[in-house]
Amino acid sequence: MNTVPKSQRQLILSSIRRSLLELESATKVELSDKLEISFPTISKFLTQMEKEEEITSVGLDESSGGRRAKRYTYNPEHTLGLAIFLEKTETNYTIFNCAGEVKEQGNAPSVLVDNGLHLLTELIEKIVTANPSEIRSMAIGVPGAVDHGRIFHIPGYDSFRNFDLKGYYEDYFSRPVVVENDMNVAVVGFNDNSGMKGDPSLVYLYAGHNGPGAGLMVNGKVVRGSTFFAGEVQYVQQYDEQNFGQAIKSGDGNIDATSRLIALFTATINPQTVILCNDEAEQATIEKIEQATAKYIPNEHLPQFETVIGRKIIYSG
Amino acid sequence: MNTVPKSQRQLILSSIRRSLLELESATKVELSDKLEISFPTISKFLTQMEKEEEITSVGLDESSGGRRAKRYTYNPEHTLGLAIFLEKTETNYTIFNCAGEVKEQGNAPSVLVDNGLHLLTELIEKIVTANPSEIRSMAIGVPGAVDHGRIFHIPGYDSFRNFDLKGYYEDYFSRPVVVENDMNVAVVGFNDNSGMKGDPSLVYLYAGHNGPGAGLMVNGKVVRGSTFFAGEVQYVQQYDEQNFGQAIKSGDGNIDATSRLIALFTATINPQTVILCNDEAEQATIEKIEQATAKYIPNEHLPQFETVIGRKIIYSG
DNA sequence: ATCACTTATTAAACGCCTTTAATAAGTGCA
DNA sequence: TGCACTTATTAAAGGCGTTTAATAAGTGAT
Repeated sequence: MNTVPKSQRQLILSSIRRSLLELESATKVELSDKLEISFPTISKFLTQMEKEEEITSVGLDESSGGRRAKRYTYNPEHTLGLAIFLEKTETNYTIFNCAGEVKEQGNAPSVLVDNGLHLLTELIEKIVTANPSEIRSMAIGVPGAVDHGRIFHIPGYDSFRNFDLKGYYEDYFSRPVVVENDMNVAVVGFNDNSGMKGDPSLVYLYAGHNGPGAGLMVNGKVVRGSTFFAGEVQYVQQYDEQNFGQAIKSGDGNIDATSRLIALFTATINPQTVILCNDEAEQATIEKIEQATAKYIPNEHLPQFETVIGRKIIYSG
Repeated sequence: MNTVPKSQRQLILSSIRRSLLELESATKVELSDKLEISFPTISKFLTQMEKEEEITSVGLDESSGGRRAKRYTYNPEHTLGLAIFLEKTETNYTIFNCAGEVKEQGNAPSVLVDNGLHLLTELIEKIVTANPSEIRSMAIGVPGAVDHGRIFHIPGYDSFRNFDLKGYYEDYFSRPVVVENDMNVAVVGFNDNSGMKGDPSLVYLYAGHNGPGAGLMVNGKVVRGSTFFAGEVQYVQQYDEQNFGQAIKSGDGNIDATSRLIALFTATINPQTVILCNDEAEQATIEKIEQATAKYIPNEHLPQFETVIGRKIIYSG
């Protein structure tokens, strides 16, 4: 429940991968120092990884007085991932490499219909087999509440309710599958993609058809909430008589309401980044929002603003 | 930076301790199953812990068809902890056992003065040596911003600024020391004390002399924020023209303002518990706040309300 | 009471990471 | 070119948790 002492091998492997991506390139000694794993162990793993072309050598370092060290870099094409967003009107998917570059993008009819599971399975199979390189992980964003890969609240789409989509597809496709609320897939994706150091906090704001929503990550972990209600920001009471949901609908209060929301996040979890995801999110609007937020919060604590068009957001296992 | 592969031994030990406290009592097999650690390893550790009187056997289980299993329980007196809150007007301290029972409580003159470090050291030494049982960990709550045990922002008390209090005392007393913002010590303490399962989210609200504050824990981890601004809830804009700080000062809006704040936390991080810490927090007021909150948020998502008088909050390493 | 069966505990063999020692590869200076 | 020195890599020995096998302790039925 608490500590998951999963295979030490996997732990070492994934920490090497992470560091190698973060550092762009590294020598064995650098990795050993950074990860506090002994040199021989790092050496053994890297040798293996090089044999499998997961990493490649990019030559020798300049000598620092002694024998020159070999420098390695991660091969971003080794691990491809697939992200799928199930939406009311259509299904979006993206294939990307672990450096976050989009390799392919497309859409298909919505699978949120009767017998939708079957449709989704067919879609994924088609994508996976059509792709020359191997797709090694997948993330599925659903418009509902998810607990450990089980969809337990998805208003309107009964055929998926209470279904362990993660377990089902991990068996079916034999590779890691993430199933999350669509907002949460988005934050996780942004984070993995951005190569930020440490375990940052970030907020992903989305103004969709069915009301606004937020995806939250705090200290590097997705926040779902005790009743999976986290991120339902429309309920935040912002004015004497209006909550965020009402204010955003009324139209002209848009900028102030959004900036109040960002101020609120700053004064509570103080994230380092806020991602605005909205088709109308042009640079001019963003700047207005930034300025408006500064009215409420001391300047030095304001988050960094990022924007994303649509949902080209990426997940890497 | 990311994964801290700290000594496996410590990891196993602390997970055994946690489980034993959480389960009240357990057999070797139960621990081995729960923690996914092999039976022989659990056995070795428990034998050692029993020899050192950290755990005690409480007899044999009923047979479930074969040989009867020995059942162990944690000895709460084995590990005593000390929590110290540095305040403007005085210094509070509490000694408690790992079951959260307070063993001793007291206060001393404030050490937030010139040469305060020296005073604090003397105070701790006195407490530690005066106590018959060994105090194995300590937590210090300071009214300022703390990063990895280093106090880097503490308005008004220059003698502590930019000082690595944690490092200093860990060297000096040779035992684990936690230094945190006072709010954060409070949440961590509440959590460790409450024996909650999993990694919960909780919010600790405190209405102190120098304005309101909140301590946040999300997914079991303290939230400090990217600029250590997390929990500065007075900046939340709650009404057309007032933020929380102003509303709470104006007096009569107290209940509505507090309930709006709790609603806001529910609609963002959705914590399972909100702890109200306020001398005036009587049962009647709490109930009014609960009712007021329900106006803003669907009932089933409301957090559990807890109250604490003063700051009798506990930390256990 | 003995036997078949279940379950707890202990003992031995193995695997894997670490620590320590040894070797190889460079550099700079006489 | 050869020697002293630095640094990278490889090899050997040790520690520790796991897996597997063996043993001990109970239970219920014949």
